[in-house]
Amino acid sequence: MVRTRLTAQERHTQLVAAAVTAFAQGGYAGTTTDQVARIAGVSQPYVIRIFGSKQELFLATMRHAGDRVQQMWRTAAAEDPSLRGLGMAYKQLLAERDLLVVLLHGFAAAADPGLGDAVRQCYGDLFTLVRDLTGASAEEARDFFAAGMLITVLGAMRVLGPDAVPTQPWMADLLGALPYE
Amino acid sequence: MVRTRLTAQERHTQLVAAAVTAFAQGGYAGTTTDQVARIAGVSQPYVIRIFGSKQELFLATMRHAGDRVQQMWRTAAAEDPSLRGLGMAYKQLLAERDLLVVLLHGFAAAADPGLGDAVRQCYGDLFTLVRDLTGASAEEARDFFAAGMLITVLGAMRVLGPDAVPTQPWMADLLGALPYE
DNA sequence: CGTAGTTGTAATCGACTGATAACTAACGAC
DNA sequence: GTCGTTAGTTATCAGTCGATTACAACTACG
Repeated sequence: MVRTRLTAQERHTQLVAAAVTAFAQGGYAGTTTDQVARIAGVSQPYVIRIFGSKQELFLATMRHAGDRVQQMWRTAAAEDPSLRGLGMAYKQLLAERDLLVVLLHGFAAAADPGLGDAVRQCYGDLFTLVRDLTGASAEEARDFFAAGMLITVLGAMRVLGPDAVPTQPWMADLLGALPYE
Repeated sequence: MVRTRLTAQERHTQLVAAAVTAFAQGGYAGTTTDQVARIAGVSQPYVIRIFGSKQELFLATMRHAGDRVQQMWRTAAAEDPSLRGLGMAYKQLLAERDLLVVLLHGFAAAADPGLGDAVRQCYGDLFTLVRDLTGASAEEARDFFAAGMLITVLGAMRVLGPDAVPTQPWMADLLGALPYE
């Protein structure tokens, strides 16, 4: 048996990574804890024991995605603290599209009372960070987040990012006009 | 018994309306056909018999939401065929927030093979319509849809629209800067 | 060694869910 | 009125899912 045991900490990290993949595909309600467990190669009850509940697993997954975006923006701002710099960084995140799609699923699931507050908090943190890093006005930040939401939704629709669906006529117009090139 | 029977056509329409409410809250996977049935005041098996499957019910619901947005835009364009006119019409749709949230849930669920094509089709139809109605350039249309996605996501997060959550510090900045006032 | 703590699994449960089938009741044409 | 058609229900099922429990295996340490 080459397989060695991991510490709970390592397993936690690995499970969150697996959850990003799983939740990006099916959303909160449409993903089972067993799917996450299979991706990580552990049993389903163990996932529950580490996170306590499916909801906590999802929250941890969303927090991780938000943290990754924050980290990306901080790094980008160190070189180019403009909205354009952060925008290019966000488009690079399409390479890890699942992260963005998990965030979108979280936003869409904000009606769930157990998730709403955490979701709004996550979004607020991102908004505040962008303004802090760039000093952008409210209007500039609004346009920045609008473009970000468009990119995110197009990613979720499999129109942008890895394994994008074959281009349809209207898409070419929209994609050719995307900002932050 | 005051209750009279409806034609299948009338019931279909009524069920789609109920489904908009239900799916807006829980999304595709997170909503049961029984919840839809209860809102409409019929039995769950009858919902299945009318639509054939839960997936068909959701598709009909998304098509209805898309049609409603199209109708709103056509009406607005008759008076003011500019992006500003359509944008104000879209913000008015926040009064029927569930419609927009259902669309967002559809976009997020595009990874489902049974939904993806329909979702992209719906989005493409909206994009094409806006360009046809307004004659906007690809860049203008891109900004328009970006703003629309922001409004939709904020609506789903219960930050905009009816029964919006109490304002938090960052929100005021973002909401005060929304376009199409 | 042995034993205590930690990692991990198998078994299982109760609740839920979409769908099917069989049945009932209202409506309309003749 | 009676009879075919359509609207709608009750009963039920087979599968799924999150969670609990009890147990097993590995590891560190004295």
